[in-house]
Amino acid sequence: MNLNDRRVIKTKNIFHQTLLKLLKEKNLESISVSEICKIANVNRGTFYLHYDQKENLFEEYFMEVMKDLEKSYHGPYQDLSIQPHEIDPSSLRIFHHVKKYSDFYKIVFSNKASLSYYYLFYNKVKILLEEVLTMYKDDKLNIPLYSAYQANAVIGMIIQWVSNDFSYSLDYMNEQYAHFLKIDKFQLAKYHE
Amino acid sequence: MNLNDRRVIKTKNIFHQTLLKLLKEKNLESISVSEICKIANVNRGTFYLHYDQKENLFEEYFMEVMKDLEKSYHGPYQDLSIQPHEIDPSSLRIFHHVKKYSDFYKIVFSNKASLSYYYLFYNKVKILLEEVLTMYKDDKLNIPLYSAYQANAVIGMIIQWVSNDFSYSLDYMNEQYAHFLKIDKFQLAKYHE
DNA sequence: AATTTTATTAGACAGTTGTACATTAAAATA
DNA sequence: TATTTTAATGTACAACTGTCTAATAAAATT
Repeated sequence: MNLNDRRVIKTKNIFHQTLLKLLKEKNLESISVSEICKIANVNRGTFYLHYDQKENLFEEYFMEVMKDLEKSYHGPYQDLSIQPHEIDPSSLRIFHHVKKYSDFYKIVFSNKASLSYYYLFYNKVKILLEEVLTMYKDDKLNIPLYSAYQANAVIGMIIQWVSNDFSYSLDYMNEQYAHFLKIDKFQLAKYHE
Repeated sequence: MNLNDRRVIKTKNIFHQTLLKLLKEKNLESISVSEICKIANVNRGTFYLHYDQKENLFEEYFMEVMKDLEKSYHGPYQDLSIQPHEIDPSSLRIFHHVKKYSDFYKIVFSNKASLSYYYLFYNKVKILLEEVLTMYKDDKLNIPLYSAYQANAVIGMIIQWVSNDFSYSLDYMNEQYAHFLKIDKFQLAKYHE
């Protein structure tokens, strides 16, 4: 299968458009491959020529969004209204990206979604945070475990954010995140009293 | 549907046994309802009388495991070898429970699993941790957001633990967790230099 | 522009899903 | 124990899935 063949590009584009259109009406689970093909007006056999399941199609779009996360993480501050030194920029950029693609992340974190999507996002966040965390020269610290801890903690906040329909502002999310990092140490101290 | 009817109890038991048997051979995704019924020797219509999908059957077993988490969290220290004052007991009890049901959690955190299972576990951990976290009298602190952060951070460690096939010891997991809580504050300070 | 290559199609296949309904058998209860 | 209630069965149905084949049409190559 040659991904540069104009027929392939055309077909994949039609599938992408069709899936996004259907995802605005209902969730991925209740969309059938037959339905996608009927609306896309493409043979069902062609679908299976490109994808194993409808989930693979969604993942193709997913990777596009991950590219944006990557870009916005390493790119200039631009539309971020906060000064870099004020609050941890790592989390700010991630929160910013998630809000930008809020419709998408509602799907990713929806109850019926697959953990595979979660992991795609989680691993991306983990790698991004690892860039900062590897700066610690601490023999006792297990870096992969710590980045797993940190990445998933931020995602926990995002889950909460999604579940209340993004009612918190970007600034508030960052303010709280900074607050959490501060009190973690205090919490531990209590158990050593 | 009367859940106390001996026919119902018997049928549900057969389904539970059959599912667990099949889950040792392959993942939930590749198990069909027809297959469960064929092995259980129960009519397929009966299955749909009790469950919407095979996932509901799995969730029924899931709730049993959650009950154990609840119990081991609030129960006596018993088989926990570490002194309560040494390390944060909340995480220790959770790690202990996860290791006890390691086969089960391998399924829960497997790539193809549904986020709905993740959320069942996440919400349980969140509620358990909230008991401790509500002790903070801090107006600026968003408790639901903080417990989301804390609960998911611990689950992040568990994900890492599962992914390396539980190669870390219980003690090591707790030691690292305590360590993470300590350095979080330090990390934040760096951005304020 | 002619030829070769290959993506796409149409159609068929067995197996699964979710639902429905009348029948049967087992449990609850009077 | 006899009667009533209802869980479980057998069967059928339309729709979806995943796979395969030969035919077709569109692109790449010469």
